[in-house]
Amino acid sequence: MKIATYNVNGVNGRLPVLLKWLEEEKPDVACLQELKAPNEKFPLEAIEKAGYKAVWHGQKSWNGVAILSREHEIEEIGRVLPGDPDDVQSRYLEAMINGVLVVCLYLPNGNPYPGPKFDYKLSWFARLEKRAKQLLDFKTPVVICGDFNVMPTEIDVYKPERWVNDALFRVESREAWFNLVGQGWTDAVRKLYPDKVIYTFFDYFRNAYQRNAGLRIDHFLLSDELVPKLKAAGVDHHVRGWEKSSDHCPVWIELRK
DNA sequence: ATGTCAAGAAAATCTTGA
Repeated sequence: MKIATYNVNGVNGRLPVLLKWLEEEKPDVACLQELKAPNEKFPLEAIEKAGYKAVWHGQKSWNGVAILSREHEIEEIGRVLPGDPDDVQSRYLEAMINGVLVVCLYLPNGNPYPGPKFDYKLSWFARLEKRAKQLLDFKTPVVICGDFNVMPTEIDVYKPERWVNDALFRVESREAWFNLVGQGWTDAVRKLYPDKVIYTFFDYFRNAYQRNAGLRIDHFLLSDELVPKLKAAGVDHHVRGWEKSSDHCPVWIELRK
């Protein structure tokens, strides 16, 4: 089973790019972030025509997440990250697909640091830790993937010294990441490529893609049941070079049956 | 501080978030 995550940066504005990528790579499951569209403007018809079933949780202008499945049925498990009834941002979706609990998330960016947005990021991370612990206790195969808006280590940043006070690389954000992973999760891409420079995001500014000035912020976390099944992982780097592309690349893993 | 995008409000540019 091939599972992908892709921050599409506007599901309608960049729909041709999404459809071209789905047609080319045909992932079994695709987790999308930053739909930037309310529920009623989700392009279901085009996605069904591309061969996918979908569950989604949209929001006007910002955020929004979706999970697509080609072959298997999708059973939605939840669309809210527990822990804050006042949080109305659409950033979290859980679905059961082919016996795997798939979590699609769009973690808050958190800039500027310091400030209320950074505080929101950390509190969101704390809520995620709680939910992730529950998921581990289910003893079922779980994949948590999406745009975590965190570069875990220096190898994940083209110029680490420039990013020390950015919310994506602040020590608090990285600590939160490692606390989460420390529960017993495996960073799938790093498991297969411990030392390789791998980027999943390139800013629109200053020709970041052409200069390979990237970040690794889109991740897959696997529960123990799935680690022995991890067959391959990669980044569809070339998609970032397409016209009207998102600033993120699709990232994927392949699991043995 | 800068740079590039898209969506939304509003009425052709400006604001916002990333």
